[in-house]
Amino acid sequence: MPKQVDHAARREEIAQAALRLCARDGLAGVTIGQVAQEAGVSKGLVQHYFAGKADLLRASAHVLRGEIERHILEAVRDARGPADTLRRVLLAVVELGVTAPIPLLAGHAFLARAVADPEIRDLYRAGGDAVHREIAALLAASAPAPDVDPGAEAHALLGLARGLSDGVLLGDLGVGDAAAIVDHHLRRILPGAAIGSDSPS
Amino acid sequence: MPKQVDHAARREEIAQAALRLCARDGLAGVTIGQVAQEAGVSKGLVQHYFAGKADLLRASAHVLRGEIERHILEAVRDARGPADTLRRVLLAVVELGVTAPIPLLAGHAFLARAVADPEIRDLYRAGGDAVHREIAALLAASAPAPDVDPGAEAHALLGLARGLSDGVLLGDLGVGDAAAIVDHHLRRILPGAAIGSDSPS
DNA sequence: GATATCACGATACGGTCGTATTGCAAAAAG
DNA sequence: CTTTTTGCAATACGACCGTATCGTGATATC
Repeated sequence: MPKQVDHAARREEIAQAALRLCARDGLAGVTIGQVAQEAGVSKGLVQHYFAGKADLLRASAHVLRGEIERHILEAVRDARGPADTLRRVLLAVVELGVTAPIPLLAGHAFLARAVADPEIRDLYRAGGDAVHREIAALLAASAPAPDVDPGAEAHALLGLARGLSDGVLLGDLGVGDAAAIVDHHLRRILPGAAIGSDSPS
Repeated sequence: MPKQVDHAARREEIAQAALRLCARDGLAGVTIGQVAQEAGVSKGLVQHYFAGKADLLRASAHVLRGEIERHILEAVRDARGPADTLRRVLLAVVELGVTAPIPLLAGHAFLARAVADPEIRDLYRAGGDAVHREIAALLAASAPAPDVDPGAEAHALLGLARGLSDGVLLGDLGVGDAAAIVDHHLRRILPGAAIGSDSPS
């Protein structure tokens, strides 16, 4: 057998380039030729690793999902308990607007496709559901106030974080402001937990 | 002078078709030819009313802004007071996911462009700021709880509504669930006001 | 009614799209 | 060293893109 390369790695590399174009020019800018140029490879190579444009976009969507998952997992790596973990997850989502605008924008680009494409839709919903379940579980484990319904509150918190991330992305509000808003809501929901700085002035 | 037509009306008509394509296929699907077909006119006519694709997209963005504004104004037409108005505004944003997915999706499509294009960015931010100021004013006029900062709370409510609208759009949660979440938060912020049904069971 | 002006359609053109096809260098297997 | 399989580049081709240009019919003015 001839020389061997890591197919999966190459595919992900190219898909990352596709996501970068996604973020810059929207889904419109994802072109075989442009992707090849962005990835620094030949147009033919992109063809070699992807059956077609649909395959490329599908793979990019999966890479995107992994990218966001990695980002969140990294944020909660050394959390100090369920309440702190919950806070870090929400802040990680909010801060996507400044620390990882590419996955955030690419996600928005794929959102439009998710309405029509069942596969993208399922992918999108599966990711959202996973975060939702995680938030609900963390919420239930964080000694919430008695009137808090973990499922509904998880939707509220995730919706809040996602909505704020757009504001942060466009500069409508700073990460500090957004973090303060998240912390404020967490303090109300989790009256017993210490949210944010250990010594809230 | 030859026959006269309402230029502004024709432009808006074509721009509406462009927004429809925006929502269906993302910003990628906005093509002079496709827009012409969607609007039921000839390709040359689109050229006649728009200097180019950039002009078309610019006009579409402005039409989109007006569309969302109209949608919200319609929702608050016969509100019964500041608290009810505030609730209707937020629910109108949330319900965009089901009652007006086209403006919502088109808005998402333009979000990516807003990062790079200053004009779209200003348009986007101006609209967001207007809604934010309105929400803050309604909040201040609705006898809020003493610990509520109208500016920050307006960001929170708007972020929450926008985040929930995406969930509603994809079917992650129903409008009823989203409305309940919004109402729940409003009841906490506005302890004295009657939120939602007149007789909360 | 002649005429200038505008709405609108049709066509043309260079460029880029996605995809198919071909050619070649490199390396493991014999 | 030969062979065979794979990685990858290059080119070709039809379709469609955005834009420019020209042609035509209708209408308000003179």
